[in-house]
Amino acid sequence: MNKQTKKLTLDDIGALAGVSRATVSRVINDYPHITPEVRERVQKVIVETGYKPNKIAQSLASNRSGIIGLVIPHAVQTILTNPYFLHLINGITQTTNACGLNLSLFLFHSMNEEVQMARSLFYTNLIDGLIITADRKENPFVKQVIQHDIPFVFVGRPQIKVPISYVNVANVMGAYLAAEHLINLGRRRLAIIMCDHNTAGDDRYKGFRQALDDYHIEIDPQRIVRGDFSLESGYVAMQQLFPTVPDAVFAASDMMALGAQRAIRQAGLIIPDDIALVGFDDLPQSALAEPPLTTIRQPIEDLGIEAVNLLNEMLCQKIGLPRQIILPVELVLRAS
Amino acid sequence: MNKQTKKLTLDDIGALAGVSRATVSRVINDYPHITPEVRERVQKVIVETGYKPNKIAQSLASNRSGIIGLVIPHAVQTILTNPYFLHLINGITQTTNACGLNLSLFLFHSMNEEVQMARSLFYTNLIDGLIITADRKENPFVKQVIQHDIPFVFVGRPQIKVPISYVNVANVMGAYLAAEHLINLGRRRLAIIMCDHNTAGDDRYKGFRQALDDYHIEIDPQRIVRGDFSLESGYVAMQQLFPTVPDAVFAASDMMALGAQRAIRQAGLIIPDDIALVGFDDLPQSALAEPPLTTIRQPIEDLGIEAVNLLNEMLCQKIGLPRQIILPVELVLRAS
DNA sequence: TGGTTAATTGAGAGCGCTTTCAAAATATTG
DNA sequence: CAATATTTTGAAAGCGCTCTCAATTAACCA
Repeated sequence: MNKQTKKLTLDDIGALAGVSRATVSRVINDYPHITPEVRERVQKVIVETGYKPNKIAQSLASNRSGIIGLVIPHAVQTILTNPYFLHLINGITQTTNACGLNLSLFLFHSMNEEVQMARSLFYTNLIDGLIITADRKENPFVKQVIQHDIPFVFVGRPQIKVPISYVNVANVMGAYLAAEHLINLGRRRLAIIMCDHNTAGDDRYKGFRQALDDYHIEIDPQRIVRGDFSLESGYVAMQQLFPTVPDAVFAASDMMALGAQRAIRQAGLIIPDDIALVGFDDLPQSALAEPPLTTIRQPIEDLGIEAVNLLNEMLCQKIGLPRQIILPVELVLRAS
Repeated sequence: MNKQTKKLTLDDIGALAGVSRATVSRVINDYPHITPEVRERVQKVIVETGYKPNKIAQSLASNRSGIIGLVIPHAVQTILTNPYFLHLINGITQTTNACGLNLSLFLFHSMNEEVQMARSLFYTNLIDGLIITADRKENPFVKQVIQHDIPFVFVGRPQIKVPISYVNVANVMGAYLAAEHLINLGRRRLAIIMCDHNTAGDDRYKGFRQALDDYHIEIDPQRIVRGDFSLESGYVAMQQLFPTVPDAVFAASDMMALGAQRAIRQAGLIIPDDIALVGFDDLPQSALAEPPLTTIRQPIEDLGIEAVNLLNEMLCQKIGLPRQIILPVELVLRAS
């Protein structure tokens, strides 16, 4: 409130309120056993002086920094054009702000940096817990983190056998919905642009196949092609698909769907008349595409929210066993 | 290296190396006057034990946390689909990683949150310095931060009279280049989709006008319309422009240019034959647009890099007076 | 070789907070 | 009302590090 000439300390506040430093600490931390009259007096001084406790000192004494780290491994480069992270960060910060946590960002630009910085993450006591984006299947960071006793939550399902905590979206179900939608449209020459770099890609492929099985539809192996979630890869993948004359394509990501869309348009074909197209993600640009892209919406911000909440519970010891949270997805019908 | 059963402290290392805690601290912090033999012995122990100093304790003792904050005021919501921030963050983390700083993210979701959290930013000793994105002209955070003695650097030019440190791109020059390009193309019925919500918009408008003046070209006031940097606003703005029959449009942001592009296409006009279009930003999607968008490229990552470097210098007291860094932009010729 | 000066090291006092432990104050009971 | 149980408070010991200051040791010169 008032401009402070000098940094105030607990002792200063105590002196002003006529109590000991310990008592001030207690009212700040909402301890139960304090005379209401004393509590009030101390609080008055705190407000009047505009005192704010030194977080670093609090951290040292309590062995808890209140800082959690968001780790984005070095695959970022490929992902830099993807608003996914902005939404995730948005959800995360919303929640950290609400529960008084601080968010520190760990973005690695090389394998080397990843290894280097990991050590300082685990050992320096700066960070209470970690939210880690499970981008690739082969993520060395995954192995590192589970060997230490720092609490962590993955966003996305990592590729490991041991049970750990993560939040994820219903990828299998989403892909199932996509395929089912195409089938219900009467299409029978289904194709998929998949991606096997990450578990999300695997799960989406699985859901797609499941739907085909359930509806007793065969898929020509030629109609299964691969991309890497990028627009360019979707474009290229679609080229490979043309000779197989598909009448419906499911792309495991919106970016790939957008790439495919471009290839289809350039081939002089009409969406959805000649080829129906379904993506996965529901990025903002998908709604703006021409024609607007039918896709599977995943609640990215909720992913962030749930991740922080889960981690926070772990930090407060409220939770013992690893827990998995799967968020629902939905089919967004548009013109493709 | 080895799995630590218990957290090691400076004293432990000292005991193992047969020196005092102070000496260990000195070798960790690269102090000059230490016998090579002692330094080596201590370093050996550090490596063998895998000791990492407790950053919180270091911070408390040195009154320096090594954490800098990136503040993104609450206008973000409108900007969340904009990869600008991803690039900025990329540049920033690249540099913080390199110079051993930690990056903490402060993303506000409401005016209220902004005010609330500002206090804890300034007073809790957690953060050494701030990088602030100057999004809007009326940013209350700006006033708050300059009233405190926390070091800060703005990204983008804030709207205030007092001299402060910031990094920015040559907006005026960029817009000048854009207009000049259109003029050199032989166009004379120039129009602009501007934005007066932020200083970047102001500066770009200024550069545009400057070019018109220099080339003695009149502009019909009807051909000056406003948007808010979003695709939708560019689309709407372009509609307003059609009656004035422009043969060239400069949009103050790529997103608006993309919106305008859509409007032009839907009006059945050809880019660039009927209307030439130039944007500003060089977003990834601009290169992928159809036709690919001619635009002004701004080095967003460099903005982040320079911001961190500047702030770091301020933190190390290497710098006294506020400094401004203006990064160059370039015209990217594409098909529009 | 004794006397100076400079380089190297250790002791110890904090940094501002939390938290235990015991003392003081208050409430409860027979 | 004395004796006991219960709250409320303060003293003080850390948390793990930095950094000053003084002591020790090595280096230098006449």
